[in-house]
Amino acid sequence: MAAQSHYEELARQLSAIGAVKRGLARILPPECPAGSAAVLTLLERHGEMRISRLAELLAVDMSVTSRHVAHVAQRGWIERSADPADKRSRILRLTPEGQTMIDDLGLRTTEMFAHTLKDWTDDEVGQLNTMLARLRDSFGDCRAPHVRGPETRPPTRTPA
Amino acid sequence: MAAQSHYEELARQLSAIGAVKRGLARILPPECPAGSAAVLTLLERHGEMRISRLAELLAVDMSVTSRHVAHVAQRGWIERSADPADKRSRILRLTPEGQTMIDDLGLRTTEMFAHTLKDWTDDEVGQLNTMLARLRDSFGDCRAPHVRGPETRPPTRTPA
DNA sequence: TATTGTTATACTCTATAACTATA
DNA sequence: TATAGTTATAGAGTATAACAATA
Repeated sequence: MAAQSHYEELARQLSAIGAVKRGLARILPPECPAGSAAVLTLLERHGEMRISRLAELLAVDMSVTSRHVAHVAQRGWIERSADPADKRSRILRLTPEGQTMIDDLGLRTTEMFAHTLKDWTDDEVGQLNTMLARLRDSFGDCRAPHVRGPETRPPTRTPA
Repeated sequence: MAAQSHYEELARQLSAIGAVKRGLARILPPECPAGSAAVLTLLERHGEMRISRLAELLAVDMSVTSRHVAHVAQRGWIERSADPADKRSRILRLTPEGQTMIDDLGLRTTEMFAHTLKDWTDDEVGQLNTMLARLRDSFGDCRAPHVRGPETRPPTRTPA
């Protein structure tokens, strides 16, 4: 349990971190905005999967994921093949063109970070990654549908 | 200088941290979305200031800041008084109603984090804050060319 | 001429709800 | 009935550019 001032500071930091994200988005190819890049990156890391699984990894709604997927599929970066186990689903898989785009993204990202984070050690970047992953995990427990046990969810309702 | 894999992992983490920000935004009052909350919080922390200064602290364009400010001013949370030193500018200042809203925001934020981050120590949250501040600072050097002018902007670091 | 701030416009990302096809 | 996915719609956040007032 941390002090209130640390919580409020964290809220501020998260609010302001958007500037870093936008800085990163600015170096992407115009054809491949951040949402598309995230789809490609996750498919490379985790291998072929369904939309629902991808939505889970992206931590956004499936409807949003569906649009991102349609965008990258239109450009030939992924292919959607039938899922023999469930005709409602399709399996998403990277194409060679998609892999080429990913390689390009990796080059741009690395160049950007190598310039802006040149005074960070390898270990420091690793620590930040670890903490961010833990932060996401802690929050995931709050939003995730594994509602086990009694209803403990706080009343976040607000009158429209 | 860190390894490329750490850079790509950081890009992924930043992409996914949006889910945490949205979780935080969900608990805000409908009248006070994230942009408004950021304006109020910065005015409380740094005291009265002009739009241009606020835009710098928010790390967004002045046009965006102008809209956020108009929103909070309409609701009476801040007041805009003439700047005697420059008639083009106005000085932004919190009102008592604005302070009341800030107090409410603080309560909601603390309750949220106390629930989701209950297994984080005070020190761990502080470390994350420090790293995020440093990350923003490293990126700020990239986008905002060192304007070490007469206004000597204090380091983006937080005054503890 | 340059700067401060405002407004109009457009784009990205997101969630909710309605819909279809299948389980 | 329930689930996987798509699409329509709405809303927040942002940037660029054109503009007004002042420096």
